[in-house]
Amino acid sequence: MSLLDPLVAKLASIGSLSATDRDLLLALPIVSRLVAANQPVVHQGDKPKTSVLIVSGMLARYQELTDGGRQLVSFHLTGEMPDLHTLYIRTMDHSLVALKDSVIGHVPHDAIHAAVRASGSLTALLWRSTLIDAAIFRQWMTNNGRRGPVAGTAHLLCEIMLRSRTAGNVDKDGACEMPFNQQQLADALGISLVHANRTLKALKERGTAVIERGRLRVMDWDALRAAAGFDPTYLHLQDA
Amino acid sequence: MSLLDPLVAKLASIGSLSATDRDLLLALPIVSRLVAANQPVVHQGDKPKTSVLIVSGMLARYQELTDGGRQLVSFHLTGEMPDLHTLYIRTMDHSLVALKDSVIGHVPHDAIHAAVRASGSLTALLWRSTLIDAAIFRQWMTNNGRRGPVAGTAHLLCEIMLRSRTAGNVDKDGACEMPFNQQQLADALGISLVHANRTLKALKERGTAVIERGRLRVMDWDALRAAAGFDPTYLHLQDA
DNA sequence: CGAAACGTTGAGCTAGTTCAATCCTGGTGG
DNA sequence: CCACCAGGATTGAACTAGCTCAACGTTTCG
Repeated sequence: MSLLDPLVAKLASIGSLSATDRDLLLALPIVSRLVAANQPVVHQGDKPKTSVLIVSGMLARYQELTDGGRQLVSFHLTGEMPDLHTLYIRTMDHSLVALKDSVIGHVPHDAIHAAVRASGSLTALLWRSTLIDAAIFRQWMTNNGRRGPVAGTAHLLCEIMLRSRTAGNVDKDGACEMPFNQQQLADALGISLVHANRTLKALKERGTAVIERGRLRVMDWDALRAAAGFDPTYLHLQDA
Repeated sequence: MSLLDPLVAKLASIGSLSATDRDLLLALPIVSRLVAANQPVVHQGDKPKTSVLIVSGMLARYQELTDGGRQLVSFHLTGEMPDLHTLYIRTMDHSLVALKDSVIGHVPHDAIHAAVRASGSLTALLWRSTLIDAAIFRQWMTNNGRRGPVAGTAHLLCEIMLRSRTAGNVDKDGACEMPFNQQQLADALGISLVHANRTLKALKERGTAVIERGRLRVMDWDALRAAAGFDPTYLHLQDA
């Protein structure tokens, strides 16, 4: 039992993790703390000397605009490191916030750098994880752009469900956690709060998917997938 | 004189490149070819065994939607490697196209892997370049989302100008290449062709910036920057 | 119970879309 | 050199998706 187990599991899910690399990971120093829902973790402009590991819970990243608007750019599940990129990019161009009560761990850059120096295969795996992040950004760009609000919403729901599934976070009645409020959902899709609400309502009424009490339940996966034009290739879960 | 010189220059512009690493780069095998404007280079679904280096010219990446719509997700200048990520992510989730007549080189993954194994500092620099790519994606997401069409367009123009400047591609009257047609610009911003046209017109009439004959000329940088809410931090040109 | 945060709904309005015509430019063949 | 053509740029006009504003309902939790 280590705080780092979720990281090991996450990396194993996107590629093959050797025993040596696993041990390197488990030897990383880590300091954990609790973060309450809606509390900031790292701020736009910061130059952190550690990277955050989500031990449990869910975080999101967002950019703050000059006019006060917000753009969510990603969400992150247990085992992920939302600001791994600060290893090679000093200053944060966005902020990190907890979507629900979470336990996070801080891992010093120095230690990660040492691990990376020690193992080429571990480097490859961590690099790969940042590349998958980028692939997700591209899809979100399309969610905000050409895909349009309805398909974009459906696409986001597909992604949440699939990523939760591979993280083993889907319960028996096919629901997974989704602690976004509708404002945050709107900020992730670049639409208004009211429109987000109406889009969700439409999906519910068509018997496709519902969000209730912070959980997403997909009632008709094929319909949701079709509405989204969802192709899971971009999550690159298989092709390591 | 090597086909790889632009790559050396590009990497030197985002971090410090040791003599050893430079020599590793210059020793990479590369096969070049000409690509005419609007010709495809790599296709969504491909599993390339090489990565593309832009020796000269300009390329763009885009996703094709089921309804025929397109989303541009990035553009790339001389010296960049638009599909470096295929090193660790097998299948392309988007396509690569030439925006103008270009010379590209194919560099085998094997050779890059070997170079990466040989030098930790080179690994860091290449990794960093993909992380900067991701930072740009985040901004484009915002361009397509919360920033809105006007500010989004201005932001894109700022980025093009600044990236061209650091690549040394700005001529004396302050103009740089921008071989997008208006449809492509619209596809990059998730707006209609007509609206893209009108937004450009407005920027021109306000004396901010013009695009003429495939070149972008910024007449009032401060005004453009203000309209965009542009903060160049995300390009991470200084903080290596 | 009461307060606060979040979700839902209606109504009017506007930014941005679609459709369709026209103009401009560079390139080609005669 | 000029007529012609194709791709791109520009414009107008009608339409509508999505926004804003504002009210009201619901859940959660101290």
